[in-house]
Amino acid sequence: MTVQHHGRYGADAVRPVGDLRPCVESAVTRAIPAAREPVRAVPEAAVARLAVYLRVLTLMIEQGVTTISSEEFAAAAGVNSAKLRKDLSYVGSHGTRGVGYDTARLVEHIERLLGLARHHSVAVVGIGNLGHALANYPGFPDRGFPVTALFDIDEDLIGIPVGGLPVDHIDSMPAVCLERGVTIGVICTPPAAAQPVCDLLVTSGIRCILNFAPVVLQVPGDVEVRRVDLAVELQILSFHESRRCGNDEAAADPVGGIAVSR
Amino acid sequence: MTVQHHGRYGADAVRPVGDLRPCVESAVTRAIPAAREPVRAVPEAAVARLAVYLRVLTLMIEQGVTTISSEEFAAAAGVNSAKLRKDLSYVGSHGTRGVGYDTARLVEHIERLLGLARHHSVAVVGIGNLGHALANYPGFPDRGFPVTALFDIDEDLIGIPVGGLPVDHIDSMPAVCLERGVTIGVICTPPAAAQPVCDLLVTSGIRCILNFAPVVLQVPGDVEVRRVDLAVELQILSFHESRRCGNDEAAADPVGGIAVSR
DNA sequence: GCGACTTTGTTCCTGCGTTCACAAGCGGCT
DNA sequence: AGCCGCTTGTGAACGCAGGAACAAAGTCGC
Repeated sequence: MTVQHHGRYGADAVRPVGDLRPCVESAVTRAIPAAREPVRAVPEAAVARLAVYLRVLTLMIEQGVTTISSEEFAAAAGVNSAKLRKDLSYVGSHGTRGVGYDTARLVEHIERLLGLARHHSVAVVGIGNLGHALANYPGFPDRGFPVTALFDIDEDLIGIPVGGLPVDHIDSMPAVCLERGVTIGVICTPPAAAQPVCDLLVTSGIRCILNFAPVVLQVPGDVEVRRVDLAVELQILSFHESRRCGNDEAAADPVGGIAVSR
Repeated sequence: MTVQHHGRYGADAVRPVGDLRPCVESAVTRAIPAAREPVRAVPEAAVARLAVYLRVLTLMIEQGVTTISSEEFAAAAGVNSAKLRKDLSYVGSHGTRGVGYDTARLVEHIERLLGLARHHSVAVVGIGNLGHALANYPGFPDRGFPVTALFDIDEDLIGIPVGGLPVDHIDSMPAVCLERGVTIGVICTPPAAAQPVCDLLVTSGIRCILNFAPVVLQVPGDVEVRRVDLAVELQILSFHESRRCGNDEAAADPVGGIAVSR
């Protein structure tokens, strides 16, 4: 993976995300006080998968599926069925034994867990090729993330509408973000500009950042950064490819001199 | 995280034993010829980080840094120094005690491990907004991944040059991929087209796929798929945001249907 | 040349995440 | 109504990855 999660870099970045105690609550005490769900600590990895499940579910609903078993669901999502059930248990037990899960209800609960009840406005910074594409990306608004601000430093771009939205100068970022209630910033600038832009986003009050620049950003502890490095993705594929077809690194070794006949 | 890796999800694996004896295989290193160097099992997570280290290293070299300690390096890469050293040990022990690592040599060895000695040609399928951006993305060729083929199904696009490369019709994919030695396919199509396109890539002999469509692809076991779902990234950020402030999925009572406080 | 300091490489340990397997629960069938 | 089979939910075991600490090793100063 590579979309690397390191909000607070270093240290325990992978700690379970939940805030409440790791509680093993006895099944008996669960008289279902509906107001207070027993929110267990949700592992980071599970959160990522839940988002995927959500996507798969909406596709299924479109196809008219109203109920699905964990086995089928797992196959569609490409995971183990036990893992899927455990992941779903983090959002609460909403399946029906002997039957499966109600797709519509499940969507509802996952969305709630992920905090999607509230729509998050997105600002895209750096309107180059990639920024352009993201500004027009239908998957963002379709899934509850309307793009409401575009920023660039290039004077020639200011005011030009991209995807129906005019580009603003980055100097106006604090004001514009506040005004439009932006909560997520997306960085699509060249590498050198990424850190300054990041700082600017932070001072604008943004605490969630999606970074496409191949740079490790330094941010305060309360800011969450996710990095998507496209070239890194390819490099990981490259690793597997070379592993698969025996193209081993030792054979190509000019230094170590152990030329291995493979 | 979301770039989901699931070519073969790790089966039974043996603990990476000490050092020198070969044939300790884990899910990652299996399927390699024997008779080799002490290539230890490299965890998937470590591969991803190594790619990041590579990027950080090249930046440092540009700045004239020739030697670096694990401590500084770790800070720049945003990881724990012990973890970094362990990761680097997977590529072999090339540091100098009391001094640190030689940046140039390190780059060389990491590139070898990742199989970057050989350049991988990339084909982009689906020349919409995102496909356009990726075809022009400088980070691909800069890091050893030249884009050598573009495909779309839209007749109006065929022949049009994008980033200096004319678009081909997907029907010609097998021939073109073979001719140009394409090893990696990138899917930027709408969701509905992703699976058919994926099948086409596989029959064209491509075994490494980077998928930007929000769909879980079904592929044969020997094909490696990595998924980058942009909306999922935002959803994960959304989760953390809602956790941080007002974590109110409990307040938004599922049953009672109490209005969510916005 | 020798000692001391610095930094690596590794080993051990702890903890999370995944998987297995089974009991509990629900619907359908007779 | 009661039984049977199916599916969920979870307790427990296992394997893997991360973190701390230490020993080997090499360099710099004297």
